[in-house]
Amino acid sequence: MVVELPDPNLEERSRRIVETSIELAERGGFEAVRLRDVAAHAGVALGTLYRRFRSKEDLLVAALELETRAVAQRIRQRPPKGADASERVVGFFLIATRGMLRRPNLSRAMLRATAAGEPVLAQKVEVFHDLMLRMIVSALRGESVDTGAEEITEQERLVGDLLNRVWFALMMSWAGGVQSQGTIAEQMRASVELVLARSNRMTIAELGPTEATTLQR
Amino acid sequence: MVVELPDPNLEERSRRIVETSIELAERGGFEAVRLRDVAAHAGVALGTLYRRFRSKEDLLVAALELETRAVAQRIRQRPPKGADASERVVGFFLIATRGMLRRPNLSRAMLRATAAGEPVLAQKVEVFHDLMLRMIVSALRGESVDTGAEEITEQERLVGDLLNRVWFALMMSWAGGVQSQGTIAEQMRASVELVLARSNRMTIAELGPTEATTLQR
DNA sequence: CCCGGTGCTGGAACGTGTTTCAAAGCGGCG
DNA sequence: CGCCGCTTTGAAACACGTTCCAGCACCGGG
Repeated sequence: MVVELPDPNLEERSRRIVETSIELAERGGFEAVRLRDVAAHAGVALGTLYRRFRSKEDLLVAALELETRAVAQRIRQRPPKGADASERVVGFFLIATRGMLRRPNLSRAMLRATAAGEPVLAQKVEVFHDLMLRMIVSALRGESVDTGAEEITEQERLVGDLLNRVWFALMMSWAGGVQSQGTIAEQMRASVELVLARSNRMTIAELGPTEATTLQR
Repeated sequence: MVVELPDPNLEERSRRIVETSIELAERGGFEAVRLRDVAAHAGVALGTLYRRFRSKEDLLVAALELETRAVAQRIRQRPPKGADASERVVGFFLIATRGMLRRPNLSRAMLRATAAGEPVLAQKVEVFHDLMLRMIVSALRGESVDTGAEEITEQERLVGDLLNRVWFALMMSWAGGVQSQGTIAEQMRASVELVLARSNRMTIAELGPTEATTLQR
């Protein structure tokens, strides 16, 4: 056994465990992520794996977060182009969808993991949704992703959240083989245009940063 | 009609199995549905259970369909009231949400089962989504539920599907403890108003039964 | 240099979903 | 009645997620 540092080692191990899971999931989906195998391939004992991750689902949600951060990174460097918000948001979802469909087994496994329903896990899933929301909002604005997390308008949150949820549910359907890439793109485009046609008329221009109480009452 | 049973016990047994699962899930959630227990309580052997249901998830999706049909029945008898489409649809989602939250353990278990990602199962999940869509559309129209399944407009399908997905994703978040009944209601109302404010202006009046190609390009 | 604490290891053990199978019912048909 | 094809049964076996534990390695502090 190589002797290493306690703290860097910690992160290093966790990362290796998650990456191993990703590889296995990529190859054979949810069932192929056998925790004994993950531990073996990552070079740790089963107990160590369980010290860092509460369950198989926890592990795969961690993978989801990792992958999503990677996507965010790419988006930051090359944001979706488009003349108006609608085009940019549609563009973003196209990228996100392609990203998922590129490794279907992995994506299916991660999606499935989000449904475990355990509170601690759900919070981590929420991190993923937050990341998505932030990317959607910046596509809406046409800005880069980094800018202010808390400055999101009520309107932006409403529209972004809605689209985020629609997309997520579409992915869930896709995971079962119901939706194809084509129908996903179609439905996202229709949804975006439906939702933005309305808010375009009032966001920023009419409502601006004021509360969108009209829509909330 | 003459009672020509393809197998009298067949239906009877399946029903009893599903109902047992519902009881167990209601009491203790997904994990509490131990298939040996289900079989025992339903008075059948494990093998029989597996002859009818491919997996635990299959069983719970069957429960979901059963419960949804029950809701549809109640909705049919007492449809959500409201002056305009928006009010009625919001009313419908309130009912649906209350129905889920009334038995949280069961609902969580059924939701989790929908995420298994196996194609055969996903098809059955789609039946649930269809039922929901049909109820949403009839709330939109202000009609009773039964009327024509295939006569759904492109516009209706778009809006109904979108809201259906939003609600489903909200339920998924709720299952993890993230959303409360209050925030769910709030978000559904906001979503409905956002989406209907637009389509109100063009549905039926402008677009009618013609294809909504404008939104599909 | 030794000590106590902390995390890791290897491996066993447990519970439950799923599969498998021989033996036993059961309904119809010659 | 007796055979046939069907399902059901009971029970065992298997796989894998999860838990547990005893021994070990390494750390920093006396």
